[in-house]
Amino acid sequence: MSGFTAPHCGSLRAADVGREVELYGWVARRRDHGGLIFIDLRDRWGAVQVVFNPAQAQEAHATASELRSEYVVRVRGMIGRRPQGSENPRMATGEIEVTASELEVISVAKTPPFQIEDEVDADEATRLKYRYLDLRRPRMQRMLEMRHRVVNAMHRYMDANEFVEVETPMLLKGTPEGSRDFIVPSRLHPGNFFALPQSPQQLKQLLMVAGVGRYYQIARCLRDEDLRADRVVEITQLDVEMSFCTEEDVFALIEGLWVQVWNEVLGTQITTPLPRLDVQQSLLRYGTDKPDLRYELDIADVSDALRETNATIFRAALAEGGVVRCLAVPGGRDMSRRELDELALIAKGAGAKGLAWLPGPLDKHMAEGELAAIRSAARAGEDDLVLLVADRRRKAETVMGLLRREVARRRKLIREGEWKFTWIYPMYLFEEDDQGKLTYGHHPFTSPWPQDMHLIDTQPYAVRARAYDCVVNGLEIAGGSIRIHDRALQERVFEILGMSRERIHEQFGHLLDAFEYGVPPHGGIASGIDRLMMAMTGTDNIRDVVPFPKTQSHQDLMLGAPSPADPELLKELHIQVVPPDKPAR
RNA sequence: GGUCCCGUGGUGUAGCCUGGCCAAACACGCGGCCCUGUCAAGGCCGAGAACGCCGGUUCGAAUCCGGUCGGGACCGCCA
Repeated sequence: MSGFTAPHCGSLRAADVGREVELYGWVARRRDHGGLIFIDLRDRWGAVQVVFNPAQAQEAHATASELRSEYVVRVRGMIGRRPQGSENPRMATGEIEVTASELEVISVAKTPPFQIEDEVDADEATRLKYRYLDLRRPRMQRMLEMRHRVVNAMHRYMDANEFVEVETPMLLKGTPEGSRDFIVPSRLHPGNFFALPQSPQQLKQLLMVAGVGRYYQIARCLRDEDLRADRVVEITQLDVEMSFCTEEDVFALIEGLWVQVWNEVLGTQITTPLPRLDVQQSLLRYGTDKPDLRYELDIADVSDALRETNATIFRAALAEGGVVRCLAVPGGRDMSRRELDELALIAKGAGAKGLAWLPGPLDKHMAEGELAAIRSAARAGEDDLVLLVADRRRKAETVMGLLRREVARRRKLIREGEWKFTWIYPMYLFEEDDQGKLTYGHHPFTSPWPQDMHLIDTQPYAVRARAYDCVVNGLEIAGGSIRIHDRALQERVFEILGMSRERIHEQFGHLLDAFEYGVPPHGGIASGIDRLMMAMTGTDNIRDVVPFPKTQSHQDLMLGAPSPADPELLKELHIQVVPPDKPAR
């Protein structure tokens, strides 16, 4: 057996006619004519038709009649041009076929739980349980290869720009900041735990102090948070940090990376520099900080026009400090009550109290001037319907963002095939959490804009951050910042965030200490490769681009993880399990 | 922590709203037989689900109600 040197089933072409070959692969399909038997033999490179002719190879033909789907076989045969008129233009190998002289069944196969074809879409739980079969589908094979090509292009691009890949530890110190840590018990230090990395953030900053200058890593990061369609527990990111740089350097570097990756992997030219969008503008106009700009729908604020309105729901929301936002649905006057109710359900599902529309039941409570002002702000034409939401600003933005996306889908406004990149920049240093407490917008190491420093105590929310996200087609594919490199400023930011001296010292003492030994100004970015792959393959399900994904409830259906630990092991680790009151999910 | 959707043979769906005609239909797949140029091969025949699980309502439940388990979408959360 020498499958390594054997040609690939899917790579054979007309130029190979006349070659005697030995092929290895899976039986994708068998067509038994009683006399002639055809099989499509599949490997990662594609499939080729093999013909068994009883007149030419009786034994092979007899064996071929026993073949079933997904059997693994070795075939020896002669590559020939297909007879006139029997070429298959839909197959890359369709001009040729292999006339078998020898057939060996290497491995038989049970009937798989779903067909190994791109078109057959089994239930996702079944696909995940039999992921090794799911991955056998041509589309998934292409995904794996594309993922490889993306990462490979990244390595070459970063190397060409003199970045050094440095590995950072998996067993780190936990922090209460950011997302929930996955923790690992220390056997030698009972009661103490390592944390798995949420990102190598502090280590890459320390590498800058170490003088590495330009660092990158294809890093695995783990965050124990609830999942979404674009979120998994374990992500892979291109992690980058460089010294003596500004935002412009990071933008130029990453734009160059996109140019190379899109060109190499998709054959698409990207025009740079990429546009930039202030995060507040994005939240106002698109209701999200990761807008999909492949369609034009713009949200507008009509709070001021409605302060005196008789429509109670608007006046009440405004009186409580909320806002009223609106969105024109092109040609939306033809929407049925049922369709509007569905939109209202989406709004309510996101926490809105309700959804109003115009023309609609609220018209009679509003003045002519108010109606005109709304239509004008929404830039609504004759046939357009206007959706209105009144709520706290953050909630209204979220709800309008969801509605904007839903309207675009329903009205088919999304221009598929376009790549709408944008930088979200600038952002703001601090945000208000739901308790009204001040918290960081990006992370606590992000540098404020120097010219906004005078506001840091009096109007902290107005201080811009040297932070940026890169968004394409509604997916955040990278995010980073220029960091604080001054110990005093870093301590001050920690204090503004409400951290005690003791806690600062305990959590971040090593970083602050490092800043006393000569620290270069530095900044960086991280790009989530899973989301990048989503964008490039056009899927809205991140599990489609992850080889072995977990479910929304963090389970690996194939491995059956997580599972109870061996009691002996737990004892060694000094861990006692307290069963939950309710059975665990 | 919360809201919503889904769960019917191996797979995908129909039926469920308006309980009985449903021990359940269709397609693919699967098994057998026939067939020497097909490629979603074709023809004929056949097997296969008491409708996730538990409980309730009812003379009667796949269909209604409650709970539970599993999958998914979303809000919160995700520095």
